[in-house]
Formats: sequence, structure tokens, C-alpha cells
Amino acid sequence: MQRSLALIVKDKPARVGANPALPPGFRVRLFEGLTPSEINAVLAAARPGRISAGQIIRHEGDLATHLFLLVTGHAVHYTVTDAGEKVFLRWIAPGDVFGMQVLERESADHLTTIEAVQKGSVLMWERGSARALFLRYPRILDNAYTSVLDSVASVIGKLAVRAGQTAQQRLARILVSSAEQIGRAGRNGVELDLTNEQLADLTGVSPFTVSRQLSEWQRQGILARRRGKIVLRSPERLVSQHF
Amino acid sequence: MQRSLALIVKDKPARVGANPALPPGFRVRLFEGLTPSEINAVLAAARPGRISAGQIIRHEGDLATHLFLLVTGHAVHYTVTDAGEKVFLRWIAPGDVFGMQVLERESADHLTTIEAVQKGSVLMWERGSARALFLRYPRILDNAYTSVLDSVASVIGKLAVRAGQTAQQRLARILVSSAEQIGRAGRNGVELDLTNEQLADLTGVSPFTVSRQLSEWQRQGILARRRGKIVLRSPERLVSQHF
DNA sequence: CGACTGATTGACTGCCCTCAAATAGGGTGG
DNA sequence: CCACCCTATTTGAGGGCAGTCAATCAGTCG
Repeated sequence: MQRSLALIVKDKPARVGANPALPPGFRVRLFEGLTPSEINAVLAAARPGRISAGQIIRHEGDLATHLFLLVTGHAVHYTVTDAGEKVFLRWIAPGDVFGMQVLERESADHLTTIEAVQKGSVLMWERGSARALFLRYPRILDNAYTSVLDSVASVIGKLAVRAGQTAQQRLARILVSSAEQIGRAGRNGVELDLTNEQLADLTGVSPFTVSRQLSEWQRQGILARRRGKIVLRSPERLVSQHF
Repeated sequence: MQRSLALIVKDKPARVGANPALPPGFRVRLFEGLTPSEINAVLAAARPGRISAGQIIRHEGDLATHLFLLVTGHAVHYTVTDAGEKVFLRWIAPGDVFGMQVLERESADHLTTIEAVQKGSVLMWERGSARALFLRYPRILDNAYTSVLDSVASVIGKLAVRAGQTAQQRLARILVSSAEQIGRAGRNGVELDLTNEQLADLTGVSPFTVSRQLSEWQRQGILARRRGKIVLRSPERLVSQHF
């Protein structure tokens, strides 16, 4: 909604003539196959914004008004059940876009809630210009179409995991995928800033079960823990034992 | 928060004029907004095909080679877990298309297994011509894009239901949505040709649980049953009690 | 040094699955 | 029309995974 938009944009008007720039080597799947000058043209239509840790960028059910590109930081897609339980869908990493509903002919509502897990920055396109770019550059259209199909694949995968895996297995998967997405390399392994409760939400398991299982894995030396943090020592043992 | 199947089918699709290939008044969402002559041009590129009851039209993981339009009969999307359990995704009704992966720039694999539940007929476009039509008629492109986003919504809905609803509630939902999709109006209610086992697959519940629950609902007069068949007498009571 | 929040642990519960065995529907051939 | 068979369905007993609840412990921060 309009209110949350105000939250993210820290009134930093783009300088005239200066396109928002992307870090060198930054890879954006939506721009794959475009020439550098085309990419510049696309970027010229964008406006930068900042997001803060824990901020809810968009709520499920809000009308999609902008297309977003995550530049730095990390965010997450989730949906909420009738009972209020969060159901984790997927991570959003730098280079990923979200809010692709604005590219529809009739703009639709967000299907998921999007929440930042770290502070970071985005680029935003208003619906009108996003849709114009979409129709003008066939390659963007192809990339967007593929990207939405990837979303379908991702959610189907989640559904299969929910249906067929035990709490333990799901937890193992989440640990490994989170390590890849939001982990930092530390001296003893990959460090993850996640509380038991967050892990419980990500996995769809009670915090008690998370606690018991992590304790078990700690006893086995697979991981080490501090308050609100986990150090994954050997993700490969999780994979071999629980996938 | 029912945002699943209904979306796919309930919108107001386009009407196809007098054309040899389709029954008059047949509504196809993918063709919405096209003129009758455009629709004829699109249909001219199609080839008809027949499907038999129980036939697996495409396997998950197969390379998508054709775009399909279901003309008569009914089919179903499902995925299969590592353990071999089928996870129902959604019904395919006449007027729905599947195999939308062929519209991608690089054709991709099917994400789901597609199985006919009744004999019926389809129209098929080869990848090349489907892709050409997609790029030529912007309205098809828009419709396809929206359709894929609807798939995302549908699968997210399924995931939320799996995560938050009891076996009983899921079964109630499946009965109601199946009644809408594949039910026939009978003298005492909507008739459904489904065995307990099929219902178990659709719901993600054991056949024993299905049996017990259906018996309970039969005792309450909500439905009547014969071998391999169910007559839903008052779906509204299911909705009010279990949604 | 509190105080607050996160994490732990045990006891208990309940939903739903598994397994075994009995029962019944409905078609087929004689 | 009846006997028979195959398969769908039923019903009960038992068990396990994981959730809830309650009480305690521990880390951090001001």
C-alpha cells in the first residue's frame, strides 16, 4: 500500500542525468540478453530505494504498484495461513526481482508478503514504465515469463517437501539452503543469523522441535550454536543423512 | 483465503466464434481479447488430438514440446514426491491450457505430471508455432503471463492449506472444489466419480482416514456414497463446518 | 546486577498413519 | 437368476511424530 511505500523511499531524488548504477559484474536475470545500452535505458526509468532490516516491503493482498529489483541485502517471500502461521516460500537475493504482477495487463495483488531480513537497497519501476519496458524489449518479456515459471517450480518443490518430508528433514534442508543464501563464511563454517523461532517459521515446525533437533546435531558436531546464531560446520553431513 | 482453483476457471473467458475446431460458445482464457478472426488464425495452427481416461499426457521432467488446449474431458496436474506420493495441484477443465513452458525462450521441462481423468480431446500447437503466436499477438502473451501467475497463486494456496489445515478440512475442500470441476448434477446432489483412494491422493491423506471421514459425513446426511462414487448433497454444510 | 528474551527439557496429548482382518458392492459366467 | 470373485471399503487396535504446555535455564544489554 501507499503507506509502506513511503517507508522505503528515503527521498533520495535521482540526480538528473545520472542513472542509478549497478555494481560492476552485478547479474540480473531479468536483464539477461540485453545490451549494455538497453540496460542503461531500463535503469534510467528506475528509482532507488532503501529497505531496513525486518521491514515488510509488501503485504500479501496489496495491489502491486511497482516492480522491484533487489540490489543489496536479503529478503524473503512468505504467505500466511488462516491461522496466522507464516509459510516460507523463498529467499530473494541481490539481482532478483519481485512484484512481477505489475507486468500483467491488469495489475494484480501481491501473492506473498515480502520482508527484508537485512537492510539493503532496491530499484523500483512504477507500473506504467515497467509495463512499457516489458512490452518494448521482448527479451525482458521472455525473462519475466521464465522467472514466473521458476516461481511455480519453486513453490511446487516446497509443496512436495511439506508433503513428503519429516520435520527433521525439512529443517536440514532449510539450514542448507539458508546457508547458501544468507550465510557468511566464518572460520569454523558458515555462519547464520537465525533464531530458533525464525528457523521454526522457515521450516513450518514448532520452535521446540527446532531446539531439540539442533541440540542433537550439535551433539553430533554438525553445527555449533550461539544465541540467535548458528555455525554450520558440515552441511554435507546434513545432506547425506537427511535428504 | 481460498485463492486456488477457482481463479483459474471462474474468470470470464473469451468466446470463440463459429470455428470448425471448437464448439460454439467455448471459452478459452488464453484467447481472451482476441478478435474472432485472430482466434481463427491461431486455431488454424493447431492440430487436434485425443486423450483416453487415465492416460498420462505428460510426465514431470519431460521436455515440453507442445502447447495443449483441453477441449473436452478433464485432466489433472500433480507432482510426485521422492517417496512416490502424488501431490495434487489442480484440475484442468475444458478451455484451460497446459504445457506453457513451450512459450519460454528456451523450452523447459514440464513441472508437473498431467493425467487425463476422463477421455477427451485437445488441440496442440508445436513449440515453434506456439511461440510465434505468443510473440505475434500481445494479448496472448498477456493472457499467458497472467495464467502462469494464477498457477503460482494456486500452488501457494495449496501449500497454505497443507500447512494449516487438518486432514478433515483438506478433504472438505477437495470435495467441494472437485464437485465444481468434475461433478455432474444428479437428482440428489452433485455426483462425483471418485474412489476413496483417489480422494486420498487428491487430499494427501490415507485412504483409511478418507473412509472414516466420509462415513461420518454420510451419517450426518451431508453426502451419500456408492462404490467409486459420491453424491454430495449439501456442500454448503461442508463449507460452513470445515472451511 | 536485574530484566528481558531466547533456549531447553520433560511430560503429556492428539492427529493421523500403519497393519490386519472382516465386509460388501457389483460385475461375470454358468 | 445365482454363485463367485475381485476389489473397494470398513473397522479396530496400536503406534509414532511432532505439537502444546509449563517450568527452568542462560545470554546480553543497559
